[in-house]
Amino acid sequence: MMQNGMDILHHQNGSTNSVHGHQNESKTNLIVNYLPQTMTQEEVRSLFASIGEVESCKLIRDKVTGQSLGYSFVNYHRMEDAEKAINTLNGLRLQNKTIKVSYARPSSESIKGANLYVSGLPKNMSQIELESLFAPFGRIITSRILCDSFQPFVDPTSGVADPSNMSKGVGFIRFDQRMEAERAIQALNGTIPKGFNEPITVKFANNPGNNSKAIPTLAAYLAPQITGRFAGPIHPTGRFRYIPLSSLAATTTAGKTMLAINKGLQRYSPLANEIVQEPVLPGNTIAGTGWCIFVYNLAPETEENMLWQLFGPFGAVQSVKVIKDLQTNKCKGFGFVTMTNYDEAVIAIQSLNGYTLGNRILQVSFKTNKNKM
DNA sequence: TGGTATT
Repeated sequence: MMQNGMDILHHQNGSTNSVHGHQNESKTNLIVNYLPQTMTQEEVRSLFASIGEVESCKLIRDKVTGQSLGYSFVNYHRMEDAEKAINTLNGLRLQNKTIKVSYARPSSESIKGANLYVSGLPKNMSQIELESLFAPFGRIITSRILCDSFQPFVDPTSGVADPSNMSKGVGFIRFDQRMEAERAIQALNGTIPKGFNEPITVKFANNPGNNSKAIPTLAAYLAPQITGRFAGPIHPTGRFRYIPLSSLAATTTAGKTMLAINKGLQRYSPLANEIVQEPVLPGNTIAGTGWCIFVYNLAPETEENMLWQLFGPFGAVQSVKVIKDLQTNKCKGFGFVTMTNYDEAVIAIQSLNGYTLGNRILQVSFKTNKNKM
């Protein structure tokens, strides 16, 4: 593929710059952002190979779970292919995403940790206005305003937000350099920008993949809640921000709120206006003792120590079992935990059902007896 | 406090 004349370089002073080296990687190396979660490295490579010969392709994955982080590097042999890839593939819609293709910045420590979390923004603030506020402090790589809306799109050129977009008053700004981000924090955190009514908070964003939802956090948070009764809504103490209240699986039926933890174990009592316990035969137990809990949506690499860690804080755990494929020795996506005490099992189910582990939302319930239900 | 912008 050396037939277009571009490969014959003329050096003015007889220097020996290699045509084959990596000295111009900044013009051949691309970063591809907003890839669909399910897209594999080979699929990315195939897509970009349609433009020209790819020297390397690396999809970035979570170190622990192996899940795609949604971005990739693609290095071409030739600068013109990289440029063509930007021109033809940037903005391409794949599944539910619009990919972004741009030159990768040379890697360095100074560009890491440059993402800021901003809260207290006026609800009508556009993305353009947000960038204007931060632009004095450096080169903005990306910005985002979080919305409640189902339709997250805000035209980035006009800055016009769809009226159906309900800003949460929270945004992110990624600078090119960490120092720029630090300057913005110094200048803006706690201040009331011109035209604002409230002070804004500016701080470094949580960096992704750092296990901010780690198990010890969950355990430390929930252990004091084990009281033998329904725990009810659990309020953050400030140090821990994350608890899946959705795990309570509240549903509204005919105007009445029910906790759908396990049909047959509780029913709604109109008189007491609360969930009442009903005695249940231990048909979901192993060997007639303890309460068997079904845990679904576990990652393939899940080991049994994970289940011990997850359920241990809630009380006495008799046994755990991760169901594995015999061929691959990988978890088939579910497992079982047997707990001694009913009340502790209920709270474990309440607390862990809906809990996000890695990128997966766990489904936790009492094991059902398929013969009966 | 998103969905994942530095291998």
